[in-house]
Amino acid sequence: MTLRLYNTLTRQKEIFNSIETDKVSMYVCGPTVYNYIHIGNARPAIVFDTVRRYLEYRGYRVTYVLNFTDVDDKIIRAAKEEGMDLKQLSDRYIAAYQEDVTRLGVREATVYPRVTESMDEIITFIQTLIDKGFAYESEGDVYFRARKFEAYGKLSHQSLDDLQSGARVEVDERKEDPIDFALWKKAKPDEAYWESPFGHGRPGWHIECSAMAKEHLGETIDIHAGGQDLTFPHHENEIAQSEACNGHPFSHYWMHNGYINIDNEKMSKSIGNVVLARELIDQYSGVLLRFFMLSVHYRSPINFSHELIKQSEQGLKRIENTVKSLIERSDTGISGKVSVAKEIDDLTRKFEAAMDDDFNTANAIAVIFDAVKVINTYLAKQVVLSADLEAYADMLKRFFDVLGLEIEAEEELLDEEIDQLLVEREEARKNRDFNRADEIRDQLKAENIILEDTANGTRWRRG
RNA sequence: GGCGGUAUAGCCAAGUGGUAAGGCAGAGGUCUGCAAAACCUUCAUCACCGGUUCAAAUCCGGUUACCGCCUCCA
Repeated sequence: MTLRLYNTLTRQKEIFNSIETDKVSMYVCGPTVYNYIHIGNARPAIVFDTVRRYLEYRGYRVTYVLNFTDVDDKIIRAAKEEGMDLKQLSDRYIAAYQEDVTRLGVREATVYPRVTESMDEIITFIQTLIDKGFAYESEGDVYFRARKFEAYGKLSHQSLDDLQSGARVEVDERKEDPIDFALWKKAKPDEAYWESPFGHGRPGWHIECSAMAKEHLGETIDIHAGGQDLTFPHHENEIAQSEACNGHPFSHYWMHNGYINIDNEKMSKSIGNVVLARELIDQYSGVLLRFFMLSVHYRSPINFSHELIKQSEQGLKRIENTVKSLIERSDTGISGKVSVAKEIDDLTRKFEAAMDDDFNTANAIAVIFDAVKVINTYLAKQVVLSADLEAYADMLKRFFDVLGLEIEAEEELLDEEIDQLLVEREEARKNRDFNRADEIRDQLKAENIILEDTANGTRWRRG
């Protein structure tokens, strides 16, 4: 089986071949840290973490770089508003980011470069571009000479002329050409700045990723990823800078995730419908949010609403129930050799086929539901083998690990009062006092505890 | 204006040539003291028009609708 992924550069699914056998270098554009992340920021974090997990599942060693943009206009403004210096502010929101994505099941990156800690590399990078004639200084700024890079537009598949005719024409005397973009911006009075051969200032937005990718992953990387909106201009500009500077292809594969809408509307501050990731994680759970996002292919737009999340929740419960049953039944299994190897092979093959096809997590989740049905049917048998239960549990665990879904039957404790009611109900049922038994069941239901009477006794779960 | 995307059942969502995966909701049934959970059954001809083909949701042309990018917004 071969892994295929959609490459924005070529606009088609391609067979994945890494530069070095068994190794993958991956750069993901991270957040600008001036606020808590919203669910739109959460999507790429989840999606590309899943890509990374699957690559590792397939045996690759992945170097995963996620940058933090900790200098830019928004940060400067936010710092001023909150009365902090830049570092205080970005430290705070980087910590918040880590908290949020950890709860979403996102694993730690290999490196988290920050712009402020990569100044030397950035300055060297810009200097090289100037030396090669791809950049020029102008009144303390440095700009990239876009027209000199002939392949400009190859990622967004636009020609320079197309771009220009559609763009708002902003007259900027400092630029040779309106399409040129800033590599270095001169500091305004009383703004934080860094020293450079081009004067006091700070890096433009695009240059940081080129410089940091080079520093941590080399001149050519396997996968570069980010949100769809970054395709142009951000990634287009990164390509221009990196390839002009290094003289080789920057990244072999470019992956872009689709947007999230809120109640079918674009999420934006002006509409006032921005939903913070942490609010939703608190309200529902990280695993549900992740499950929800992965139930749609990463390149498709996804709509968010509480209604849809609740639909997803029902599905997730179905899976959780099976995991629980599997554990509960493990005491009753008899010994013997695994008898369900074929079922497990089939399901695993299907799961891998789904993921191999451009990380089709929607199909991978469908396979999990297939597995749930197979397992539930198996569990309905009078006699089950411990080895089978274990094999099924292991299989599910593998699937969950790839998707980053932490689905476990957590041992929850009930308070004594409720425990007592359960005991009392058992007694009542034994005595066929069903009125009392039902009364207790209703009472617990009001406390969101749902009882299920099974052949192996009564079990409970939160509704 | 340029580039691109989407349109599949009540809802969500897979599916790039061979007679529509999966989930939620609904209906009927089995199991159950009754429930719950689970299992079984049931629920679409794929926006519209035309074309290619033995065969199209899937390819081509056109129409309509919605959306994104071209504005340092994931």
